[in-house]
Amino acid sequence: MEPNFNEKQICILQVAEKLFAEKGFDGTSIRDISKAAKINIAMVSYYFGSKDKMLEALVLFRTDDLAIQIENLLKESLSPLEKMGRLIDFYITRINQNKDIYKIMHFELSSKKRVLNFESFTQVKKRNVASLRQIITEGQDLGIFNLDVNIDLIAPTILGTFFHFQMNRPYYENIFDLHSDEVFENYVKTDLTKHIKRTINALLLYEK
Amino acid sequence: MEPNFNEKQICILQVAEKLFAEKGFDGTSIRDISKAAKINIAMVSYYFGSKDKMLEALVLFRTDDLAIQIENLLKESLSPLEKMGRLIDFYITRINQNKDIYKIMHFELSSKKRVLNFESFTQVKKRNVASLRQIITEGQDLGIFNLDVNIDLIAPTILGTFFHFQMNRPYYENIFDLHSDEVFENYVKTDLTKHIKRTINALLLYEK
DNA sequence: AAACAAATTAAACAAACGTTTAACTTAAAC
DNA sequence: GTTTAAGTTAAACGTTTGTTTAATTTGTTT
Repeated sequence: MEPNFNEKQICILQVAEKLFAEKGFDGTSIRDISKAAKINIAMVSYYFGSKDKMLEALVLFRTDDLAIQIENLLKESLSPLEKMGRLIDFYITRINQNKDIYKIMHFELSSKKRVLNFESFTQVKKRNVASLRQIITEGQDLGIFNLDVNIDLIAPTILGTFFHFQMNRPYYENIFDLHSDEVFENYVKTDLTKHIKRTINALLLYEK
Repeated sequence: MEPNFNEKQICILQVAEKLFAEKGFDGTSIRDISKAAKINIAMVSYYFGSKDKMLEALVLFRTDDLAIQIENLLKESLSPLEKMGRLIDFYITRINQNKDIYKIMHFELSSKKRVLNFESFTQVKKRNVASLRQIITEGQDLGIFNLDVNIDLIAPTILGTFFHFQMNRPYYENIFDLHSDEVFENYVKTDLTKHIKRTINALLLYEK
């Protein structure tokens, strides 16, 4: 199951990824993709077998470099609080770079249309939660972090806040006056990231 | 712009809503809908004009009762903290009941495929944020709540956490052993709601 | 009972869909 | 230079798509 794609295949996958994220898998035709990628319609079937298999190839292709190496964070000599801050930065940066495939996979995950194999994606998530758990229990053992925390629900809060912001982009563009890609991106990197960090910090540090 | 649908139209919209949420708008054909609703394929065009216009009708139909009357909450003689708890309960209950249309609208909002009019939806959100702001500033004036809070980003945290959990249902079913609709629903109402409340409370109360 | 509009139907429509074919071009191997 | 395989193409394939048609049924009004 080692994805070994050539340049042309990768080019097609990148074009498809962009279109799937913009218009959805069912909203994007092979003709749309071949037009955008400047290839013949037959090339998709030639390289991937079918449109469905191309989606599988795309998921496989992206999941491979989605594995966040937050294991390295654990080894560094930082306080648990500092580690959490770095982890959130890392999470947001990584997901911000890969938001197209995340959007596609979120749709497919909750869709009853196709059955995709998300086993490797699940494994990545479990590994990340394990690292997160290690950081938090470390902080709890030191008496710094609150004991009354549902660790498995912290990732949904971080990622959920981020994605909800992205999905409602037109609304937030409006109320925050973020009328260009650059300004919007900048708001995510500064204010939104700050809000998420503040939220997670408060959750871990606040004693009722 | 008053949506005045008869019983048959409402029945069709409800069936369409379920299918759109399950398989997406483009992944659902008029024949799928007419089969599930036990009507003739021509009835969709007859009642709504087209498939696209049916989606518009659905959005209009649902947005109308999406307006959360949290204004009433403001009047009650509760502490700001109690109001926030009630507001989160209210939010989650309401969105849990309407998660199908929310899922559809979230997809359409971030989709470049169709241009839908979300003006009334935007207005509802703005009204809700205004009420939220009133509660929080009340708490801030009383010296209870933290001043360093981005109020516009609180809703994304509440809703984002909820939706991320719903979108990744297969994953959380797995790690929390929620292998039935009832058990899953129950986890949302208890543990997930508790986590969200705890998070928002900490954010509002924690002083660094 | 006749007349009328509204509701419902099966059938047909053109357009778009994913996929396959068979011919052609390119590039490497011998 | 011939052979062979891989890459690329335009055209056609059979389905499925959203929509329209024209005929029929239903229910209400006169």
